[in-house]
Amino acid sequence: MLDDRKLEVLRAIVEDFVSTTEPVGSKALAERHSLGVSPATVRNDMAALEDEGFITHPHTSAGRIPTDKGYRLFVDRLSSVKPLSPAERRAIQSFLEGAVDLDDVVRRSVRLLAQLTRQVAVVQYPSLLRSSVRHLEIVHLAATRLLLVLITDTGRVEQRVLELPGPLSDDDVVVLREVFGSRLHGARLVDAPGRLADLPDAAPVAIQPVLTSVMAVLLETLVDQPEERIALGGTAHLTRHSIDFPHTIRPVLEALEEQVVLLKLMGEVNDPTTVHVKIGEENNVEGLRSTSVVTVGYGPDEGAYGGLGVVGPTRMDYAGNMGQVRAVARYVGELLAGS
Amino acid sequence: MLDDRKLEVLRAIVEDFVSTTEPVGSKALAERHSLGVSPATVRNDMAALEDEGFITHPHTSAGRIPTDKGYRLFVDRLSSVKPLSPAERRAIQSFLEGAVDLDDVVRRSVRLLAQLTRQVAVVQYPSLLRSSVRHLEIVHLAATRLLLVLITDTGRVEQRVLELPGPLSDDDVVVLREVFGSRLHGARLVDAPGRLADLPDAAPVAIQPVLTSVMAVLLETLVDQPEERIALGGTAHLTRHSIDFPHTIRPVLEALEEQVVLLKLMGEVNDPTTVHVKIGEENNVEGLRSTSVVTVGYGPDEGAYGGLGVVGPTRMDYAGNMGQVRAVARYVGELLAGS
DNA sequence: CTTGGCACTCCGCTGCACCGACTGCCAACA
DNA sequence: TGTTGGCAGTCGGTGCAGCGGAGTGCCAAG
Repeated sequence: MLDDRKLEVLRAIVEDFVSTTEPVGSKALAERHSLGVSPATVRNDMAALEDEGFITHPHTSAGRIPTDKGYRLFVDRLSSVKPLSPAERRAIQSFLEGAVDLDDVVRRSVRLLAQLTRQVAVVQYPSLLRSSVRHLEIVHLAATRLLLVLITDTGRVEQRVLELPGPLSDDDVVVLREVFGSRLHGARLVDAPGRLADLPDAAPVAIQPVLTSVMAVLLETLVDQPEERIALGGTAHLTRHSIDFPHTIRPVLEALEEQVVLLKLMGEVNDPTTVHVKIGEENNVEGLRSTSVVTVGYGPDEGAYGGLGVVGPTRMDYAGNMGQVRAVARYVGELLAGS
Repeated sequence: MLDDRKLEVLRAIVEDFVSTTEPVGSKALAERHSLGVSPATVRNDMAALEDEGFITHPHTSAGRIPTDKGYRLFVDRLSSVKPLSPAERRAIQSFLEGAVDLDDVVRRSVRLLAQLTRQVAVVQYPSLLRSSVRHLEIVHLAATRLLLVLITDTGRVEQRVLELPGPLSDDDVVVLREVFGSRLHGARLVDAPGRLADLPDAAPVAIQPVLTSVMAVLLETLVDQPEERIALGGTAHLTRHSIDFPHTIRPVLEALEEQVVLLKLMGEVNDPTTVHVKIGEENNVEGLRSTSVVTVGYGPDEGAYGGLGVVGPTRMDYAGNMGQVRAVARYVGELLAGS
């Protein structure tokens, strides 16, 4: 049904359309790519590809453009992730080195990714659940007020102010600090509930109430409802070609402003080795139906700290962007593991 | 030169154009607003206003639209900040209550502001320099590695990892913590250098080297190059009316992605009482020349923690937006002062 | 100073013809 | 059976002319 030459024609159509932003016709295609056949033959192949739903044409007298299905086939079978140029590698390195803290790393990554890919860039902060406790600090702000500060190995800092039912002495706070510190230090956050389970019983009766409320706050903020954060950049790239979003980029911008949407995009990355691509209608998010999303996890081999990626028109350079996204993810992963 | 009726005509033009997005003609204007004069008279006034540069018309057969200068006059003399509706007050309150930490406050404020004004919203995090030290924690990560964590009264948390020239004992760290803690606790960050000035001499000789490097890092990150942060939201509003940005919103989006630009916008707010308005060409930033910016400080009476505001087309509802921006700033100021 | 009237300007829309790009189909050919 | 050249047909884009409408500027009268 789809012999090699037809696939070759599809590849040529995708590549030409991606680079020229114009529907590609049989003649131009036969000339530019050395297919060794005449335009007429290409036309026959095109008709077949169109029957199968891989390409379409906006109107009768226009050339062909790939459909979502066509891009899908292209990504799955006709292209391979493009390695980075030395210049790009250098750019990544010099861009990311010198970051002073996690915020800085994330901000720089977003910017870098947007610049490299010329698309909208999305970077998720390392998920709390996948991090472990580097330090837990309990500050005695006032008699009935505590400040909890948690710092993870990936550099995230979470803080909560906590109103207590009754006053507490400084000594009590020292005990609290000791108790929680010893149990949680170095622990992965997912393991926190287990580590703390027997705590209320094991502690001195005097501080049991306050200990329980501290525990409650900790578990809630860190495990039950861990705060996910995401940074976004490069939205100006959406305006590059009006052909990509003919009417307006509004729905895209609106979708990208929703934290929930971005989390959903990043939610599906679980391992840092595979690059995921969602094309057009494959996106379940209304508003991103005319975009493609390239994501990958970053972090140590076993599992990902979080995800990062780009959002752009379906007419994007998949091979290149996949390579760039993957490369940035690797650097970021190393950076965070080594700090 | 500009009698009261001419000013009234200008006001009517601004109000009509802002609400209808269409150039307004003499006839429509004389009908809609009860000026008590005929269209012909209005035409004469319009001609005068145009001579003075307050209005212009896109082409001969079109109605008039205000110039930047016209908007400026309108803002300075013809309008007053509009108080909020009860519904808006309720929205602010319910939107901001329940914020768990500073990040949450800022994120919610941006969203709220964007939603209320239907413009792009910008919120600056409380500036470090204007905050004071709530807590300084020194964590002994490894023999030659320290983690400094500073928490301000406004809820900002800054952290830095510090490599030491030589190993340090836990006891030394306790001393460090005590020394810095006692000197800085409650101090305003601008006063930090003064409070620490004699420190190297006063401390035990053994920890002097490490103390100096800690001091250096502290002063650099907190006073010399304090990190300013800014949150942005509501960019989708830029796409609302194509008349506002006829060609493309690209330069606007690009400008708004620049941290430096946003800081510049917020940089001029010093007191939390006055609402500032920059109109069109008044903006020194290339790319924002076709927008207006409404900003105000937030924070305690004496001075501002930081600034917040909105960016929109020059054709914006100045009275309303100024009121909304001011109201949000007040709530945010209270919220941060009380935490 | 205000007003009504009137000529004028110019945008935006519509219809039309034309060009060009591309397709689809068919008959011929290897 | 697959490939090729030829040719008719389709349709968008462009340029042009005509026209209706909105709005102005000016002038003379009140």
